[in-house]
Amino acid sequence: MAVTLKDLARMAGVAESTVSRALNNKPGVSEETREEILKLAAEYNYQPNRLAQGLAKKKTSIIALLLPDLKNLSYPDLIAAVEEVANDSGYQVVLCNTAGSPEKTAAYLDLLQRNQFDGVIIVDGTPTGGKFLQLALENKNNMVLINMLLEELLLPSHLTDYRQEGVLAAEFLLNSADSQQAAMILGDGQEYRESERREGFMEASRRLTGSGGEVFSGVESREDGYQVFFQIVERMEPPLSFYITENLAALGLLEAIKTGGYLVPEDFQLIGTGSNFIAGIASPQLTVVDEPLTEMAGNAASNLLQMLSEEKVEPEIRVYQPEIITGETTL
Amino acid sequence: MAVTLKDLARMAGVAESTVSRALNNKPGVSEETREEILKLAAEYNYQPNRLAQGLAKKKTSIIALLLPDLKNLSYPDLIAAVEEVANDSGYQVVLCNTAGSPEKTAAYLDLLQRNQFDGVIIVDGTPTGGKFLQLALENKNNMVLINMLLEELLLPSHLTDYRQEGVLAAEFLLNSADSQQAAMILGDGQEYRESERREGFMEASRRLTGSGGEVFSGVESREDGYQVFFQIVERMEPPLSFYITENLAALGLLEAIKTGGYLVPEDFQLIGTGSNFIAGIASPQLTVVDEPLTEMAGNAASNLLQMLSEEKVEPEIRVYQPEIITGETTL
DNA sequence: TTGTAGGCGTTATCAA
DNA sequence: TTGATAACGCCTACAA
Repeated sequence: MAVTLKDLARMAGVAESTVSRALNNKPGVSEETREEILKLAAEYNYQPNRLAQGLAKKKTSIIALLLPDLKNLSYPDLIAAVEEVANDSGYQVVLCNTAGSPEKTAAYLDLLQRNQFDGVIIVDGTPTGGKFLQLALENKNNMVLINMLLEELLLPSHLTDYRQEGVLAAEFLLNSADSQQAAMILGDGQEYRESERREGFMEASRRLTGSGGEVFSGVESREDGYQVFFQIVERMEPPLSFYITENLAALGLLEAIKTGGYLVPEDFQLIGTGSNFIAGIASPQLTVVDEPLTEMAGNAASNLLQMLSEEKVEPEIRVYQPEIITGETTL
Repeated sequence: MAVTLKDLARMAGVAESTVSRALNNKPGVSEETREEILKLAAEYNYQPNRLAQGLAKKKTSIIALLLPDLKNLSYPDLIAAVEEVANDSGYQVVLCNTAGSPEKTAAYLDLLQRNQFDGVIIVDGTPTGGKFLQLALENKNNMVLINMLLEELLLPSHLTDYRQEGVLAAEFLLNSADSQQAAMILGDGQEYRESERREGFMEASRRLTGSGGEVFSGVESREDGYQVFFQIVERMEPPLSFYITENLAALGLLEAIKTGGYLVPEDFQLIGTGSNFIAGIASPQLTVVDEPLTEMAGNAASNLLQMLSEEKVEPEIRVYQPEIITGETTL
C-alpha cells in the first residue's frame, strides 16, 4: 500500500492539514516543519492520490483531445505536443475519436460538462449547430479549438491561415521562371480549408498572371490523382505546375506523370500539403506548404491549461502562417 | 452543478445507500423504489462522479496503453480496438508514449503502482531486466502484453506467431510455379520478431528447396530497399521472389525493380508485412503477411478488464496466426 | 427492505 | 504556525 498524506502526518507528528500545506507550498508552515515533511515525503516516495485530490478540488486533471480520426498522419505529432505540455503540468490526456460525428462530439462535451474532464481541445472539428453550440456556450472557459472555425461563438482558437497556403503555393509556382501556368487540384471543395486555399491560390494567380488559373476539385484518392493528370494534359501543355492539396492524390499524380514519360520538376512542378509521411516517401520528395501543427498544438494546450488555472482568460484567437518546405518536385 | 447521488436521495425521500444500491443493481431494494430512483436518475440525467466512485472503490477506471511510438501505422487500429472494449466497460484509455525507453516504461509502471491507472497494456515493449521486472512482478494482475516476449515472467500475453509469418511467406513464394528461388530481406536482425521470421523462412525454404535461401538484413529505409535490389541482381537472376519485412523498404525495392526495367510480379514477386497504409499505396499493391492486430488488441483489452474485475485469472498466453493477404506483387 | 455511519485521501475553513 | 473538522461524492458494512 502506498503511503498517504495521513501516514506522513503521523510520522511527522503533525496534523494532516499541515502536511497538505507543506506539500503544496502554501504559506503558514514554518520552514523547519516544511523541510521535515518534504524529507519524509521524498523518503517514502509519497505521491498524492489524484482521485482524492480531484474530489476535494473538484477537478480531474484530465483533458480530452477530440480528433475526427486517428489515422491522419499529422496527428501523432500533434498528440505528442499536447501530451508534453499537459503532462508537464500534471495533466493526463485522453484521446477521443469523434469519427467526425456530431453526436459523438456532443457526447464527449457532455462528459466535459459532467466533470469527467477539466477541459477539451477539439481538432479539425466540423461545426454543427444546435446541441454543440449549446454545450460550447456552457463550457466557454474550458474549450480550445485547433483549426476549427466557429462563427457563432468566440472560443479560443489556433488556426492555420489556409488562404495564405494557397497564396504561397501560387507565388512559389508562378515566380519560377519556367512555369507561367499553374493549376490547382483540390480534394473536397466543400471543406472550409480547401475553399480557403482555393481563394488564396486564385487571388495570387490573378495578381501574377491575370488569370485565376485552372482548378480541379474532388481529387482525394491516389487513383483520383492518377486520373486527373490525363484529363489535364489533354488540354494543357507542359511546362505546367500543380498545387495539389491531398498528398495521397499527389502520389497518384506523380505516378501518372512518370507513366506519361514526363519529368518532374522539369515538365511538371508539384506542391503538396504538410510535411508528413507521404510527402517524405514520394519520389521525388514533395515540396509542400506546411502548417506549424506542433507549435499550434503546444500553444493550444498551454492556452487551455492557463484557462483552467486562472479565473478568466480573454479568448485568444491566433492565426499561424504556413511556409513552403522545399522538396524535389519544384525547381 | 450536476445532480449528485445525494440529490437523488433527497428527491426520492430515501437514504443515499438505497440510491446507491438501486443504481448499482444490488439486491436489497424493492422493485418499487428502484424504479422510482431510476426514473429520477434518468430524468435528471444523473452521472456518477468517477472520482468519488474511484476513491471509494479504490480504482480509477483508467487503463494505460504503452506504445513505443505513436507513428507506427498499425497503431491507430490497435488503439481504436482497445478503446472500444475499454469504453464499453466504462474505462478510459490513456496513451503513453514510451519512445522505447526503459526508463519511461518504468515510470509509467510506477504510476500504475501508485494507483494512477487500474491496468496497463504494453505493446511491442523491449524486455529490460531489473527495475522493469521488479515492477512487473508486483503488478502481475493488471498487466497484459501484446507482442512482447518476457521469458522470465509469466504475464498474460497476446503474441503473433512471427515464425509462422516467415513460413507462410516462404511457402507462398516457393509454391508458386515460376519462382524456384526466394530471398528474404529483413530489417533489424537483432529484433526478436525479425529473427523469428528469418527462422521460419529458412526452415520452410530448406524444406521446400533444400536450401535456406539468401538472407539480407539491415534493410529498413526506403533507400535501403532501393540499394539492396542492385546488390541482389548482381548475383541472382529473375524470376526471383522476395520476402521483405519492412514495407517502407519494399517501396524502395519496388522502385528499384521498375527502374531496372523489370516487371512485378512476372520477374520479381514481393511479400511485405502488415496490411497497413504503405502496403495499400504501393504500386502495384503489396501482397503481405498480416497479423490480426485488431483482434489481438481487443482480446488483450478484454483480458485485462477481466483480470481487473475478477479476483484471479490464470495468465493467458495466446498466440495468433498470421495470414497472407494477396495483393498484386505476387502471382 | 431500508437507514445510519464511517471511510476512501485530499483540501479548505475555522479556531486555537 | 498549527490542529481539528468538515467537506468532496460515493460505497459498504452493520444495524434497524
